[in-house]
Amino acid sequence: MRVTGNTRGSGAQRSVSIRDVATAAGVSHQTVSRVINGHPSVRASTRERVEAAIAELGFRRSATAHALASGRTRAVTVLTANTTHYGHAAILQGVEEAARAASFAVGISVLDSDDPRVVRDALDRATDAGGGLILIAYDRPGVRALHLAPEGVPLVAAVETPAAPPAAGSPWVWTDDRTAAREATEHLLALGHRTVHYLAIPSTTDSDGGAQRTAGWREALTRAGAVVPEPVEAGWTPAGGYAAGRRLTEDPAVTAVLCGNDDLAIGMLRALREAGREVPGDVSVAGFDDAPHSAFLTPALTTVRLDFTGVGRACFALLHGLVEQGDPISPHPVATPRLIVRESTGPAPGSR
Amino acid sequence: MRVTGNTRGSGAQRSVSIRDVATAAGVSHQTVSRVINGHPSVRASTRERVEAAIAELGFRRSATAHALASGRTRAVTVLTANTTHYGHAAILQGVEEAARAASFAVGISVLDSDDPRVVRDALDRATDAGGGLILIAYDRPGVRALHLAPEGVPLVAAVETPAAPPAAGSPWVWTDDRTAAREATEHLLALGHRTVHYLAIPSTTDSDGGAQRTAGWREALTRAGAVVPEPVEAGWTPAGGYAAGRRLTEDPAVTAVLCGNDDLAIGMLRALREAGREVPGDVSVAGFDDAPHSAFLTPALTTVRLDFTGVGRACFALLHGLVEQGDPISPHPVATPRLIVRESTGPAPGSR
DNA sequence: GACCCCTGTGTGACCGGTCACAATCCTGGC
DNA sequence: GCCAGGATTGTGACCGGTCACACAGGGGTC
Repeated sequence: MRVTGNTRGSGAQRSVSIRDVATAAGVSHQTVSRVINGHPSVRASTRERVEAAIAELGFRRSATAHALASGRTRAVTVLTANTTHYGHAAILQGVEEAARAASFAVGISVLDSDDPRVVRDALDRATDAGGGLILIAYDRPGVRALHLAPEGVPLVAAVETPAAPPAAGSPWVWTDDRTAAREATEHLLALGHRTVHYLAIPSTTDSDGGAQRTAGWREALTRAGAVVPEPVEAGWTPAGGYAAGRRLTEDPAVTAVLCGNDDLAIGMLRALREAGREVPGDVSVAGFDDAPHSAFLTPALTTVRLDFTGVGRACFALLHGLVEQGDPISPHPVATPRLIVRESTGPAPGSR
Repeated sequence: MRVTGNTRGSGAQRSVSIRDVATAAGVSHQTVSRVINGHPSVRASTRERVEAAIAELGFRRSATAHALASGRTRAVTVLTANTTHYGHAAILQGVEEAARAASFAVGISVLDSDDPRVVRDALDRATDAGGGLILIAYDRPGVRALHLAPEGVPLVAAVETPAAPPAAGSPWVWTDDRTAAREATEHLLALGHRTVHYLAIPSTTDSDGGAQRTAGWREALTRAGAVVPEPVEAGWTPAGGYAAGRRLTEDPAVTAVLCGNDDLAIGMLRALREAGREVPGDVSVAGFDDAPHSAFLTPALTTVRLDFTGVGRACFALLHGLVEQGDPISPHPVATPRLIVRESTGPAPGSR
């Protein structure tokens, strides 16, 4: 790779302040402030003059000064363990979208690990940025951060379905992935599979509940009177799914596998193919997330579509309400997960 | 609930300022400022007293006030068209990593379209945030932003390989994907394919050059004396690759396809399978990016690995140099693209 | 001992906004 | 014709840092 260039010349032109605008318009700086904030009691003629001056001088209100003086920072910081996993990235996208509409800035801070020191550090940095925090707490670093988060900072979290209704005053957003996991499992059961194995993303199980995908899966199995196998923890990545999948493929009794996310499913699919087992002929595989490429895999993946951008938007909306005057925390609609049946699931081997 | 750390139960309202620390330590606010900035001429004993006060009061310097007073904002904003595409997300991850190490905050602003108004708006918002800009200019919105970017704001861009050495003063980072495209094409040619078709990501071709993947591909074909087919523009997504791929599969003469990214390749693979053509038996397919799941597809994808996080880190390093005193812009190493041959490419049908 | 320089420290202005409050203008009611 | 009260507008402090500069001591040098 190569890099070019030297310092971009020029620069440092003093930015125009409201006082510059004020003198240009022949009013006081406070009147300018009123105009840019849309205060009602400014005479129309005055407002116009000020607006003309603003346009002419190319004035832009300094976000920094505004934040310092008002104490309100029109910004949110997203704390996440990863930006490359589809779900996380899509939530981020949703937050950004909503934030943009409200002209909020969005910052991001990644949680490298769940080491308390690292997490605390990220939390501090995010807090320093001012504004509110949006925490993606699907994974261990995120959940750790949820526990370590300082009081007094507005915070909204995207979490796994809580086991119990969360304490009042916990602005959390979640899709009902417990139900979703149950439905996916029921789908497989309905196809005649004796039971469904589960390739799990790392559990965040904790006092909070968590691991609700697992719970939904277990629930479906129990209801149907099926054997509940031990879930296999596989991480987040295709490589993890592959490694864990290889172990599962050794067991000929395995005919249906639910995977904690689509990446895991890709790894699982690969492991099955290498073991010479057909999908869905010998084994059915279902995923979770409906990443954009899942429909185009071979076989196309049966998976649960989750509305990640919706979660992101909801998180922002909640936070906005929290920050922008004590709006009571109102629930925000997030699309219900939906099972998308494609090619990777089919009748159990013996059942047709 | 647990309370961790030494914070005494107090609510986190009024933040402690350097003056609070100053009175607590019996010094002037300026001395506190010196301590937190590591100024050399502070007596050791004084420094200790101040540090003790800082620790006791839990002082944290207000980033906002610091930015306002000093004019330097320890922050960068990444402008990108999308956060969910692997390459973009990975660059973002790289930037964040490097920024964190330098204790810079990172913001993100997405370019919804290449409509000049939208782009200008995003640019303005990013500029308002203070600090420098990192622009991911692989796509049309990004390139548009590159043109519209205001002078006087420190800016670094991740771009496609420029056709000509860029003008001095353009701090750009790129991987040599022209060469990479050439190598991938040569790999296919060496397998006996008469020519290689190209499923292209949207061209940014412009005064700048751009579309260097295309150029590298064309170069290899020309050198080999092969026919140069018309590139097929397919977008960025698997769906786009699939749609464009269907058209390509109609032509029985097509035996090798290079795709502008791995997502496109997934769509292409799907289109081929639906058409009943074997990969790599009938048609070879190569991608670009080496996304984490590409190795686990069926067939595993031959692709070019690009060091996106490296690009992100390099961007930040460059920007940091730009901002932090006119450090001359020093090149920053980014791993050379490397062709990873897997299962999706093989000998041309007739050639064995 | 005068002079100078360097180390350590304090003082007050300033960054570009907002906030609280005072001052002035205008209009209707009596 | 006078006054209350809302509509407009101005004044100066303040947010929490940094900056420029002044000032007190403590060696060295001559």
